[in-house]
Amino acid sequence: MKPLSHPRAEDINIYAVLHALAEPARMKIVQTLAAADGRPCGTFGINLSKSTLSAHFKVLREAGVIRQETGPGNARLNTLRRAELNARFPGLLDSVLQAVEESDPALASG
Amino acid sequence: MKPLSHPRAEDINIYAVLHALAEPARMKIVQTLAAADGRPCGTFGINLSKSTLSAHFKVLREAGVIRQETGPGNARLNTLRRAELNARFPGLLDSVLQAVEESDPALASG
DNA sequence: CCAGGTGTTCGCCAACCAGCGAACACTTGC
DNA sequence: GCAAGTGTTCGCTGGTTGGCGAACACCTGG
Repeated sequence: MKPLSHPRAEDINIYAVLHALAEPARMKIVQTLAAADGRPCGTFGINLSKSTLSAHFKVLREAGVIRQETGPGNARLNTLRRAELNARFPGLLDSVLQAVEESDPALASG
Repeated sequence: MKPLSHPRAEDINIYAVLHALAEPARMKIVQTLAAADGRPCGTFGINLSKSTLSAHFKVLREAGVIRQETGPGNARLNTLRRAELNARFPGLLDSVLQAVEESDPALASG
């Protein structure tokens, strides 16, 4: 499987990141990764079609929020670009993740 | 002038806030208010039509990011809902504002 | 009362976005 | 080689968004 392209850490744009996070499905992806990195795309328990899911992963990847590497078999290994995000936007990811649990507990528990 | 309605602090939604902030003109408004509260809408140095500006203020207001009160004369006094945002989403606003200066310095200096 | 200044609202338009299914690509395993 | 499994891409659709100008509402000052 072709490796996908990712923005460099220093090219990560705040508007792209905020836009990527301003959507419940994508937020759930991020939140799930924050709890357990390295999952393939299909393991997020989101009730959307494959194509829609793939599009959401693409938005997150192109915003620089997640990294998608070719994993074993045909899976994509998704990881949060935690350190890079923290270096560029200190505290942002953590405060957003904390905010989600405050504002959208259903998502947090589901 | 009619007073405008604002969401209660506890009803502020993280997705609405992130969406509101994921736009350079609106971000500039927030950033300007962070530096100096209480300005009328026309004093933000944004090169957009009045109607577009008004729409952006509406998005920010309905998201709970800013408060718009009827000021002296016909002006709206815009203020950041800093304390309320901080209470609900601790650290979020500050990290976003800091992130903007990192990611969009042109906006910061303009 | 009328003019000037500030914002809001209303159409309108082009662009974007989230959703889907179908088809394709790629790897593993039989 | 072929089926199964996982993601991606493409085309399409409906809804939302951001932009504008024009018209209106409202207050202040002549």
